[in-house]
Amino acid sequence: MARPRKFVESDVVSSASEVFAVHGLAAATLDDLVRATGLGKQSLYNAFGGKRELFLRALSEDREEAARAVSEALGHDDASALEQIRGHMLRMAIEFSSSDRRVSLTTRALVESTGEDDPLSAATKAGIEQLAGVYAQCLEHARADGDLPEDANVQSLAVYFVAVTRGMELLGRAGVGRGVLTAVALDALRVLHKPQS
Amino acid sequence: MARPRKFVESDVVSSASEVFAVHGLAAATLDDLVRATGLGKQSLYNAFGGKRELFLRALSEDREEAARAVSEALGHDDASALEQIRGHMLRMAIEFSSSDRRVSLTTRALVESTGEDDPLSAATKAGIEQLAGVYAQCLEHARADGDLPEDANVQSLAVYFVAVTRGMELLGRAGVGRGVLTAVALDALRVLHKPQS
DNA sequence: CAAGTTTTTGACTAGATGGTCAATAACGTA
DNA sequence: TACGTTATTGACCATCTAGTCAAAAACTTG
Repeated sequence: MARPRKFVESDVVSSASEVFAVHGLAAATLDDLVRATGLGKQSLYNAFGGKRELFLRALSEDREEAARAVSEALGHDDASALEQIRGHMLRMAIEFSSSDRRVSLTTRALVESTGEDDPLSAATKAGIEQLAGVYAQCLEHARADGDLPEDANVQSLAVYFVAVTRGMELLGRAGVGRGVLTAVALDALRVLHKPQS
Repeated sequence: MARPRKFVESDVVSSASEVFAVHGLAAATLDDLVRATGLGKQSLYNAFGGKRELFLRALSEDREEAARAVSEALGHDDASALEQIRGHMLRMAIEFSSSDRRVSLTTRALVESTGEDDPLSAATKAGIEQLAGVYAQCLEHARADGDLPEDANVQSLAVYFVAVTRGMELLGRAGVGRGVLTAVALDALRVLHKPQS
């Protein structure tokens, strides 16, 4: 009944994500997006609405995927919750010490949002809460297993892990190497050690 | 012998810092800078050279000041090194939960630097090392006082604290409140607890 | 007070940017 | 095969950008 699209939306979004992750929202030009996605300007506008909207779309997809990945990594049952989170942190150390110029869209949005009422702000806040939720769930398991100190506050610990990983991302970006980042991750995990009695 | 300047360089730099902290490097326009500093465009160019150069200048001043502030806070002798760092982290929690839109220039540079060879990259790396150095010194004291676990690695712990504070900054920006941020800071400090024997 | 030097001022420019328009192409359906 | 609908294309535009130029202003010193 009408001319069909030549592109798959999710492919376009993921190409755009790449551009945004490397350049950021402000510094990415429409031309970069056009080149990366292969679409014409107008097609981009028809399908998404504009640069910001496209970013928002990429952000939410990115955030969804990140949460799913973490959740999956933390949800396997072949190891204790404590071991899961340990493995996760070490994986993050490696991922963040890769030398590409990518910065997660959540971090980009955080830094580039212009105000409390900016849609970016809401999206990032939601992203952080989502991520913290995943951590909290895992930590809850660990607590149930008796692997956490009695006085541990699962909620704030979850946020703590979000903070540490964000910090590690920044450090990785700054050129801190894998060895140091791994040591940092291990340090961060000490928080979970039960005081030996 | 020649027409004197109407401005004080350090004032201009600090006005510019404010602009950059709020908008970022890419998003800050020359016009913003002109308005904030009160100088004409050409005067800015005469004195500093351009937007990037001005940012670089602001960055190094900001970094110097941050390091000095932390160093000072951690250097007082009326409390143990461990108590100092505890106080410092709690102060950070409060600072980062303030609702202004500022982001430290170091973080901005980190995120906006375009490549390994970008001068911004070198500056941020130096900044992080400087900060880590300050933490390391304090932790060394704590170790000497016997307040740290035997197996504590002062170097990586120092970097760990840089990571945590950067992460807290991002979280604060995302709207995480003072209470939660304080809890995160306290969690972060658990790393320093000696296993009770 | 005049010369010399540097700052300031404000008009100017070349290029890039996000975004739009109108014509055309491609498909399903009747 | 003709029609209606939607996608694509590429030219177009107003605006904003960082950065420049040349003339005027302000100060010190001789």
